[in-house]
Amino acid sequence: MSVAIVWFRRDLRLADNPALAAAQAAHERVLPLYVHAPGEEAPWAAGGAARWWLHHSLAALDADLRRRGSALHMARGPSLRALDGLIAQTGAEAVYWNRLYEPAVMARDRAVKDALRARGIGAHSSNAALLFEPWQLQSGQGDPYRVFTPFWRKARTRLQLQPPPAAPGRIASPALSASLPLAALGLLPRMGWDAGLAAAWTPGAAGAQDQLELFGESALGGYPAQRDFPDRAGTSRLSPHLHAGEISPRQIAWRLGELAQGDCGAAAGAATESYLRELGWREFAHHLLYHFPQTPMANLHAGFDRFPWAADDAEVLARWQHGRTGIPIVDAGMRELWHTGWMHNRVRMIVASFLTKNLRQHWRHGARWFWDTLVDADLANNTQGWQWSAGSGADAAPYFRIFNPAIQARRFDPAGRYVRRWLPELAAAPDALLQQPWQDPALLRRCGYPAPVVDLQVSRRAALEAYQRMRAT
DNA sequence: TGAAATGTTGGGGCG
DNA sequence: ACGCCCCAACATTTC
Repeated sequence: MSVAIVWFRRDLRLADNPALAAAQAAHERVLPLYVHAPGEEAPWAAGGAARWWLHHSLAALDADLRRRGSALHMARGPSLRALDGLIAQTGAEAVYWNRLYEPAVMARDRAVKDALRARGIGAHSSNAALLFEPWQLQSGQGDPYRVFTPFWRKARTRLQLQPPPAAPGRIASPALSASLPLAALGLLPRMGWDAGLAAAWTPGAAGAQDQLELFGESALGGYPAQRDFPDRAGTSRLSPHLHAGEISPRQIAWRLGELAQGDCGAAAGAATESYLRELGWREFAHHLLYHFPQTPMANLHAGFDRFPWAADDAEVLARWQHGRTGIPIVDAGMRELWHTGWMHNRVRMIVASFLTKNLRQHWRHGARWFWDTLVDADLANNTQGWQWSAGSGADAAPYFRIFNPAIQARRFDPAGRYVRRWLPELAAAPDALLQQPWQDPALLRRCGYPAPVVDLQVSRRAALEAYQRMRAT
């Protein structure tokens, strides 16, 4: 009986899983395996919120496998040692996995592939995570793209969707000694700070499909108009499911295409196109991380190496992290992040602009905090998002585009519902003062809400001066 | 996927 | 009736 190992990593689904399908096509039995090896991803091992997600996603995958007569075998790293041990136990002839694109993980995978092949074991990797491989699209000159619009134009013309394969009905697996229990991986927080996460999310492939259907039915049509308003259910909220690979971009794009076709209206097509474009940003982020692997730590634009950041200020950073800056829309976003492991994208841009421009703290501090607190923390997306906001990245917002949080809040949270939801101490503040409560010091005292950590006008001017200094040197 | 400063226009009040 | 001023509304430029 020919056996193969399917090495699950961040492709925690059974449908549209090319590694699983290839293994099943070529072997009679497959062993689904997860290896916990955070050290191999250093310095970007999953943060606390993402580990919580991973725990529940692994549990869901295990349950899905058990319904099909199999189970997820869990082991501790190093990955190669775990694979070797199971190859010895099962007589597996090959290992199948789906590719990842973080620099440390790619290096690890290359080493594993070389070592397996040197031992005569098959090693096969597939693309499950992206519409296009990061090396597949290049400019006319053969360079990687640095600007989103031409990248997406090329991608869009090449995009051909086919119905994604369903999950296999039954999975035959070899008998094995007992797996490490999931709890032994130590992914759950010791202190119970995860109640808010559990209330907000259902990790796992089934939860991902439910979320996709909910989005397609209730929000997709209004997506272009509603997606910027953080108090509304106007976005897909699929990002953590995508990061864990519980759903693929191909599955999403195909399903939304079906829904748009069923609707037949031009508006439905435009809404789908608008959402596809956001998937395009995800593709672009992976393209950039692949071609510029140093960007999680270093500016993509070397000119920004001379940018005069303010001195690291632990107290100011802590106030930003914990939603005590005195700027309501910023604090609301940071508290949404802390409680739910997620923040609306419009608000991510606002808090990132505030940290990197008004507070002039290095974007790496923001990226690291997001890394630890986001359930969707993804090295490609997080890196490109922060560099875009800071102005140091590819196709970035010009540095002088400094958000005024009060204006952004009035525009995108006009009724104040988002701010009142996350800042209960300001719930009773009148509409006229809610987004700039510092205009009434008595109100601040009454609500126990802090005065702004920095003056918006003064800090804006200081940021522009710092930018001028960078350009002059 | 900005905001602020500056420029332009046109209606209305007024002498 | 006319010119002048004010200023809101909108457009353009600048950072």
